[in-house]
Amino acid sequence: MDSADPKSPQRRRTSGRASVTIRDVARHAGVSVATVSRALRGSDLVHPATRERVDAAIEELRFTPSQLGRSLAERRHAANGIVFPDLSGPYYAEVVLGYEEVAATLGRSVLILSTHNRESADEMVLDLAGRVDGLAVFGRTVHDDVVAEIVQRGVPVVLMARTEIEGADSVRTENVVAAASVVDHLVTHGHRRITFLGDPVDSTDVAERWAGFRGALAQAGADVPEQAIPAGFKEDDGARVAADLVAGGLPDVVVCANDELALGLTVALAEQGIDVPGDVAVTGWDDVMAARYAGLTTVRQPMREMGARAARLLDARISGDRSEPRHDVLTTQLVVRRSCGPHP
Amino acid sequence: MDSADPKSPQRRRTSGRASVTIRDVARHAGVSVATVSRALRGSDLVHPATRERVDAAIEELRFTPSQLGRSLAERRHAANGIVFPDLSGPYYAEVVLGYEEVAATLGRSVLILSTHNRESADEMVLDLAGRVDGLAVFGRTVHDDVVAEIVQRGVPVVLMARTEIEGADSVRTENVVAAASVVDHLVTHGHRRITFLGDPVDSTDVAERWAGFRGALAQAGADVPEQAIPAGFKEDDGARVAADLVAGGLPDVVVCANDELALGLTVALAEQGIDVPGDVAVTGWDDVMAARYAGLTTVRQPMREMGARAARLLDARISGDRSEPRHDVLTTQLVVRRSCGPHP
DNA sequence: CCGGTTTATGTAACCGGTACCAAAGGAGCG
DNA sequence: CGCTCCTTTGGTACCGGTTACATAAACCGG
Repeated sequence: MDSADPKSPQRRRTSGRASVTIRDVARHAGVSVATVSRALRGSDLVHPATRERVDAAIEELRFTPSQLGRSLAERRHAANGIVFPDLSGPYYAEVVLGYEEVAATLGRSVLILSTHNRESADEMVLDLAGRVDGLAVFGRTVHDDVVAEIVQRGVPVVLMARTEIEGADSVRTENVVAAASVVDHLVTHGHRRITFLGDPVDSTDVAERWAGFRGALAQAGADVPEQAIPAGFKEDDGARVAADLVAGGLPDVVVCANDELALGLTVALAEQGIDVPGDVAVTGWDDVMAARYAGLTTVRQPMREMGARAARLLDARISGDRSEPRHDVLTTQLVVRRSCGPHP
Repeated sequence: MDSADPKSPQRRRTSGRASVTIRDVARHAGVSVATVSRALRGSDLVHPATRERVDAAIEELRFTPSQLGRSLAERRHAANGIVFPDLSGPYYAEVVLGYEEVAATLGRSVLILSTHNRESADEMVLDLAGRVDGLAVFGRTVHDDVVAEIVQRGVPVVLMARTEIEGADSVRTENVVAAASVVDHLVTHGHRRITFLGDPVDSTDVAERWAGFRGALAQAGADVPEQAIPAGFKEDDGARVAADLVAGGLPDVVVCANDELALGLTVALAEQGIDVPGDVAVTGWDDVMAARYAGLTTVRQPMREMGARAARLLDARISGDRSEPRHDVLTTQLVVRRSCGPHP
């Protein structure tokens, strides 16, 4: 009778993987798909005896509900995205860690995207935005209009270490005050000629640090340099400027936009016979692990907390608990080590 | 006439986000959904003029195809997963980086999961497996039977730094030869009493390093310790054993299972007035960034390459280019710095 | 024993795409 | 001019779940 029934669906045999569906389970347990679905979701509208039969069928057929089908029906992805310029370096891993941990606790998967410097970055981010319920974007990885586009699509966005954008949340760290505390510390210890290494155009963070740096120098009555020494974010970038720095006459201190720059610079200086902090002091920013071992004076940032905060901000927006954008600022902390010279 | 039609779908107004669908576009362009779909996918079966109308409609309605609908229909996620015990530490970030980079190039998103030590880890991994086309699992994050279950479901799996499992690919680094080269170097420089810090039970990598370590010592005719000094993978774990080590009489060298252990130990020893390498030599494993600045002798592992390799192995399995499991072993390299003592 | 609830289950219409198959229209050819 | 053949297009049945609504069964007090 089964094979005679013309309505019997001609079991399209998908080559390879069998994939058992909720309908298979329903048939096997002698109930309807609705009941199976209810049993799956733990609804209390299912008779215990029925539930048992369903569970047995699920077990027997080794059924696993398709996340895709579920997401489509529920109209939610149960996933968040996070976008970075580049995952390398000790900095970002911590942020991702904090983000992932919170997101996982909230029952959301995490999709990660590193844009490197691909020109297709915008496209990739837009694609990612279509796969998630919310998106965290770090720094200047994507153009403002792309972010705006995503926001307009209705996907909650939180920006990390980046200037605010209409409609998006943001989390960043305190930079101006931190820069001032670095400068104050240096000035107090008698340093006067202080330069800044890093490109303010590259990132909001660096721009703020540079601004804070200048402000504090002015306040302290020290020389305020006209401009920063432009550089990227890697050890190589720091190493590259060492020669110029020596040639141009060493300042008392080089305040670097991040630890990797500072570390790369220090090593390159050492290779030229310049001692840190003997001949020139150096400070960094971030307090990555290597900074501890290199004895680098730096500014500690709560990177993990930044990721965690971003995840929580997103969650609130996604679940509709909040509709007004929020902008959080995390405090930072000066960590003094030997690279800025001996304490009088 | 439109409102009179009883079949007119009562435009279920989903509260909030509007979400325009392919049917809206079709109606707006005066074509069928099939045509829109074809236009979207760049099929050459669409008349240029028609395509133009469709494109205009897409533009006007700001339509973005739903990844969910698409994935469901295509029966693929266009996403890969990667599972870690813990993302912290400088080690994993590099692996993820390599993995993400390749996956992105292959047009797949990356879902990341850190199990920490949650008891729900197995469940979380199984859930993740349902959201991806392939899964990379690092170390002993999940039980063997969970991995087997995922493999059996038909999801390609590649294991990183972990013993092989039936049906899954694997990538790992050379440990035995590397351990031998560490030992040889130490013995050549006159060290005899060499101990091993790290718990072989914790990870396949450590087990192999410990085995290679013992084998090489035996080969060299040096003392072969009965057992390793158990420890985790963090700086704290290294620091914790410092006191015992001093109390028990210092060996010539402590070979550590990873850099963080070695670095933590070194600092803790210094606090007790013990100099490295003056009083005791120390070596690590991984060659993380901090190791360079701390002058730690260690074994460099191609972590980024491991991630990249894993992504490529998965891709081959997913796209059906290969059905037989493959097991790759990456070579490592001894990096000698000052922590293992002066070179005669 | 009966009408009114309450509980348990089934039916079918979604979610938003893809792709198979049929059909319409036009071109080329005998 | 009629008849293939090819190019475009439309209709619709999927993919695998969820859930509103209808219905049937069980329960309950009067």
